[in-house]
Amino acid sequence: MDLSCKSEYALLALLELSPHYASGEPLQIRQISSQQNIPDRYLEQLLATLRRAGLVKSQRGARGGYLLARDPWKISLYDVVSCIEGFDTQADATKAPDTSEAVVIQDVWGEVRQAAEAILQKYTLQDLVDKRNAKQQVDIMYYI
Amino acid sequence: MDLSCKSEYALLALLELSPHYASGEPLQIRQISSQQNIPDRYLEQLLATLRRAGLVKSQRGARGGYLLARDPWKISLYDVVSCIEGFDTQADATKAPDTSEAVVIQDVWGEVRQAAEAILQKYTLQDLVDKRNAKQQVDIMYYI
DNA sequence: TGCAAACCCCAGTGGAGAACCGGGGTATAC
DNA sequence: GTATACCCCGGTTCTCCACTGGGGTTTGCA
Repeated sequence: MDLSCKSEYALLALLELSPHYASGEPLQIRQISSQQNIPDRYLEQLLATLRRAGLVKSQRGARGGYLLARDPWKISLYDVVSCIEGFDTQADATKAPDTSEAVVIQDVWGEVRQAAEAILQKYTLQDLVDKRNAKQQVDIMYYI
Repeated sequence: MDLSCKSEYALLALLELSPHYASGEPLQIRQISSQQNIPDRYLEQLLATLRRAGLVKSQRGARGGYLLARDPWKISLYDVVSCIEGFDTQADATKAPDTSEAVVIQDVWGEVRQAAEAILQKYTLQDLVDKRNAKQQVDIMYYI
């Protein structure tokens, strides 16, 4: 029932990378971590996971960094969360799955899971960037 | 993103109690735990939580036990899960909630949470009992 | 009245995972 | 060739879950 802090960090990092996709200029871990104040050594691990999942690409050496592997509107939140949380393997380790009552409950659990996944699948990174921009627009109007 | 084993145990226990609500005869922990093979000392704690939440009533002393506090169709799965999981207090301890990106992500998290709660709210204990009976009916038909 | 059957409360344990931190290695631009 | 980045591996602390145990108290019944 909880979407962990881990997934949030990963999404924040990818949102940071999204505007830089067009230019092709990589962003360093330190820039992302200081911008969103995420512990940098921790962020490094998350980016490694995202890289292995094929969501970002890395460039080593001086003036290296990370950049999105594909367009921000081709990456859904489900792509991100599932690879970070690692719940694609149907690893539901429930203890008493043999009674008929347990099966009925598992069905409901599955329904909840599916609903959550559907929501995560309908949003892309670009959607979140747009939403953020819209919110900031509102803030400016209030400011004026 | 996970509905814990704890909630499943609690639901199993309440499903066990549901058919006995009409007669008013209490059911002992040992009976429930052996039926659904749940560790009995653990189940005891869960039933205590359910009692404090007003979902079950207990009867102490010899020939005591537990029984539902109200009709099985007046108890939703949300009632059960929320009191066991304790997520009514909006205790979302997220670390970086200040940037505008973080707010947008929190919105999505909230949307997922709401969807999950909606599903849990639409099912009652009685619904699950009926579903289980329907499944067993199918099993019998296959058997014949 | 005694006693056993049940619930009641509180406390601790083992394991798993989350959120970090650190040490060294390796590739690359300048 | 050197500084700057990523890369890999391991350890640490903390929290929570699932579970266990040791006492109590209440109650039905012989």
